[in-house]
This record gives sequence, structure tokens and C-alpha cells, in this order.
Amino acid sequence: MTNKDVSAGLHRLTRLLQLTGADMHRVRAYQRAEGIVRGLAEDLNDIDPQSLDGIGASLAETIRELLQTGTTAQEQALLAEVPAGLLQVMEIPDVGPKHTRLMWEHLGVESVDDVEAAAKAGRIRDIPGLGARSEQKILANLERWRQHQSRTRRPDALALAEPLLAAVRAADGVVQASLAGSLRRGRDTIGDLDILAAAADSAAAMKAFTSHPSVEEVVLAGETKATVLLAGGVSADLRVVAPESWGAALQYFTGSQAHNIAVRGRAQRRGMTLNEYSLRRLDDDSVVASATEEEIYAALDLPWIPPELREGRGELERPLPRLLEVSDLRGDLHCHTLWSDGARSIAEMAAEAVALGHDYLAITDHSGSLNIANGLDEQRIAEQAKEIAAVREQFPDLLLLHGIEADILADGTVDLDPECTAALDLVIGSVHVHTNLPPDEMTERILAAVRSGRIHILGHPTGRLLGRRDPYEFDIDAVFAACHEHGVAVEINSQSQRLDLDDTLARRAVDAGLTIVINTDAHRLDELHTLHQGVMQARRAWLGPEPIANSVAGAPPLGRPPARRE
DNA sequence: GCCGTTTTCGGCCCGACTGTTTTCAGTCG
Repeated sequence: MTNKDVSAGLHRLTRLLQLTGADMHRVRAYQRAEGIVRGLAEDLNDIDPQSLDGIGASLAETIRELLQTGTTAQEQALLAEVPAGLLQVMEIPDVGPKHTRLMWEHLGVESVDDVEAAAKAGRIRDIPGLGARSEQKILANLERWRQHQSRTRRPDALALAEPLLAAVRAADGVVQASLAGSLRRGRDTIGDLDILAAAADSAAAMKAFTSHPSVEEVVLAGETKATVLLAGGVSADLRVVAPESWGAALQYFTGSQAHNIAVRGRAQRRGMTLNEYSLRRLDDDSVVASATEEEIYAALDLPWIPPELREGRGELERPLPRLLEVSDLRGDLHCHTLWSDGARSIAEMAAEAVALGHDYLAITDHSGSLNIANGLDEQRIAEQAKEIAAVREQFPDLLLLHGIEADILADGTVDLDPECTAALDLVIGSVHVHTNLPPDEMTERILAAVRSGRIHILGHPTGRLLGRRDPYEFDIDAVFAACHEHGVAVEINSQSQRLDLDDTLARRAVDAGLTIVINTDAHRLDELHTLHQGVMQARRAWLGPEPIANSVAGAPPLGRPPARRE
């Protein structure tokens, strides 16, 4: 079982405990554990769960049980009390454990389909404590939830949020506005968009938000808080606070929840309390700080913590690193051209790289077996070398590397003649086909490629496509160990649907002693500008320039030094 | 269930909004 399986198991236990009316603080302990596991860089199989802050003896045992069997005796016992289908029912927005239990007890509802049928038959309104409006809301939320279960990729979320933010910012009386929530923390996918504004009078900001052309439905609109649905079913929240509360509110709405709980616990231990309006002393209710995030953190003897690190991963206790910046990166080692499935010529890509200030760019078109992408065989690679030589003449200040993105075939073979790959400046090995191999075979396949000594970089290592395909199943720690042994770097691919490695795996790779390369995998000119997306992953992994190969100026230190032709 | 500058028991982050109530429970973030 993986960390993901364990956090899913803890989630089920949390929900079952809520349903069966367990003590709320006990429930919260499970909920916390779920979040801790979800954000964990290390593989739970390799560590003692009890060493984690927030995991005690009991939860550690639960985690061990989940790792071994995928479930727990406690879960089975709880499932004897309540139908398993109620776990799904609780995933419907605004339907929590209490209403779920009421529907079960009064109507015998045991599944989402049952809920839908009961709502359509008008039977939910008769439950004490619920009414016709609740019934309508449940039906609408159920429909919406079925249509939109997936999270939104960060770049797509930004594209939706920025016009809204601009409109709010331009509204009368708004002194400041910012993105908040997971968008501000730079997560690769986003559940809801959060926007925060500071204004003495909230009315204009609320109106600008709820009446924005991209809004399809206003879900709720109070004096200081509104929720709307945008095209595609993405929901967006606006909160408006007084300007003097800006810092407290921004800190609060940026989260994460785990970070906020930790910060508030720290405030409490220091005789203070923190809410979205201010940090106050408990004894005399006097305000200690509120206007800026820096003041809030400083009053708690903390440095300002970059939003990327606010995930409850020890950011209050550990010294903060100097984080990687886009400007640290000196080049890009993965892009495609007209020679395979790219949209631009080598010269055009080179010119754009020069415009970006890169020291180097590697042209890495697909290899022969990827027919769908017009992959290059040995013959065409030789022809491409001539064009690259010519383009080098045009751009004397750019180190233009001739590389390839070679396919790792199902048996682990790197899909070109060894003489051919040996003559190239750079070889990225990537898995593109036969992506459903059994875990053992997938592991052996990738290990074979890494051990071949023929690749410099393992491209988009897990193969995940956000919202479309889960990571390949394989033993990534074994692969990392082999990469370390054979001097193979691993990629953070900046494509918005990949972002692969993700933050936790990038951290794990560096902890395994690996070098990381952040690449765009650009197929077009504009995609050469997306290194910042990979940089965000690296920042969230607490990485600075040191383990990033392409933060080195002059020439990337990967295997054999690329020969600079004169 | 976890945890300790209030340390092995007794607390546990905090507030907005909605709906069904007529002072509050449920849900969310």
C-alpha cells in the first residue's frame, strides 16, 4: 500500500467515526493524520509513523494495519454499523455526517442514488431539521458534484482567477486584493479559487465579484463572503475584510488548514489567539498584530513563511531554506521541434531561448518508436545534427545541445542504437507506451533503462497526467536508488498536465541524493516560458538552487560534459 | 486520539453563512 492508500483509508475512518457520532476531537485527530500522510514526502513503508508529529501509538498502529491490509479491524467494525454507501453520500458538498445520518435513519437512504431518488420524491423535506430548501440544495449539489469531481490544474485555475481578481481590485474602496488558498500556495491542482480583498466597505467588491461575466451562478452572498460557480463548475470564494485586518486575513485564507492549526496552537501557547481579523492577547484582548503577514509571524517569533511552504510540514520548527527562483535557472534541457511533434523550428526555439536569457537549450525530439509523434530514427538524427550545427552558428552565445527524448520500451531497452545515443549531447529516457505494465515489470523496465548507462535524465518519471492518468505503478524508491548509483538525474517536467515529479517526490528524490532538472518539455515557443511551473514544484519541495542541475551557469553538469563546438 | 513553556489530564482553531429555527446546528474552509 502507498501513502495515498493510507490517507484514503484514514479518510474513510474519519468519515465513519463522524457518522457514528465519535468524539469530535478524536475525529479531528484522524483528520489531521489524513492530512499529515497526504503531504508526506517519505514513503510510510520506510519510516516509523509514530515519529510524525500528530501520530501517536494508536494511529501509528492503524497506519501499519492499513499499509499491510488496506483496511483495519476498526473500519470493518464500523461498516457493520452503517452502510458503506453513506461514505459517498458525505462527499456531496454541504452534506455532512449529521444530515447523512438523518437521511439514513428517516428514509433508509444508503447511497448517493438513494439520496437523489429521495430528493426527487420530495421526501427529504419531511425530515426534522431539514426542509424544502435543503432538499433543493442537496439535489443541486449532488448534480454539480457528479459533473465536477476533478480538481482544476493550477494554470487553468489562474486563468479563471486573474480576471476575477482584477475586477475585485478595481472595485470602489478596495485597497488591496490577492489570491489566497491553495492557488497562492502553488499547489499543482486546486479545489476552489480563493480571493481576498481589503476594503472599508465591502459592497462594491462583492458586487464586482458576483456580477462578473464569468460567473454562472451565485451560490451564496453575505456581507463579507460570497461563493460563485464559474464555467466548468469551478467554484470561487471572495472574502472582504477591513484594511487593518489585511495581514491576519491573508494569513488565514492562505492556509493550509494544517498550517493554520499549527500557527494558532503556537499563538495559544503564547497567550494569544489568532483569527482572520487579528492576533490578540487572551488576557486583555489587545491587538498584537493584524495589518501584515510579516507582523503576525514576527509576533509569534517566526519569519515570514512563503505560502509554498505552508503545508504543515514542519515549517514552524525547521529553518527555512533559500528557495529556488526562476532566475536561478540557466537553461532548459527538454524541448521539441518540427523534427518530431513540435510546432517550431530549431532556430525559432533557439531564438526564444536566447530571448529568455538562457545559457543553454537542449533540442530533444522524440525517438523512432514513437511514430505518433514522428519520432526520429538514427538516420534522421544524423540529419538533424547538421541543422543544429548550422543554428549554432546563428546563436554563438547559446549552448545548443543536440539531445533526444528516447523511448524506454516495454522491456527497458532505450530505443536507439547505442552508438547513436553515445554521440548525442544529452539523452532523456521516458516512458510513453505500455503504461499499464504490472508494477514489478514497470519497475524492472525503468531500472533497466537507468542501469544501461545510456540516459542522463529520467523524463517525467511517474507519467501522471493530471485529471487523466494516475502515476505509473512502480517502486520509485528502487528507481531513485538506481539513479543515484548511475548518476541519472530526474526531471521536474513543467507541463501543466504533468508537473512530474510532484513536490513530495521531488523532495524524496533529493533526499535520495539525486540531481533534479527542471524542464519545459516545450512543443511551442510560449511553452518555453513555463519553467516557473516546475520551479513552484521545487519550492514546495523546500528546494534551493543546489540540487537543480540547470541552475548551474555555463553548461549543465550532467554525465559527460557537452562538447562545445567551435 | 494527541499532546505538554497550563506536561500524564484536560484541553483541543475559529468564524461566516444558511436553513430551520426563534437562539442554534450543520457545514465549510
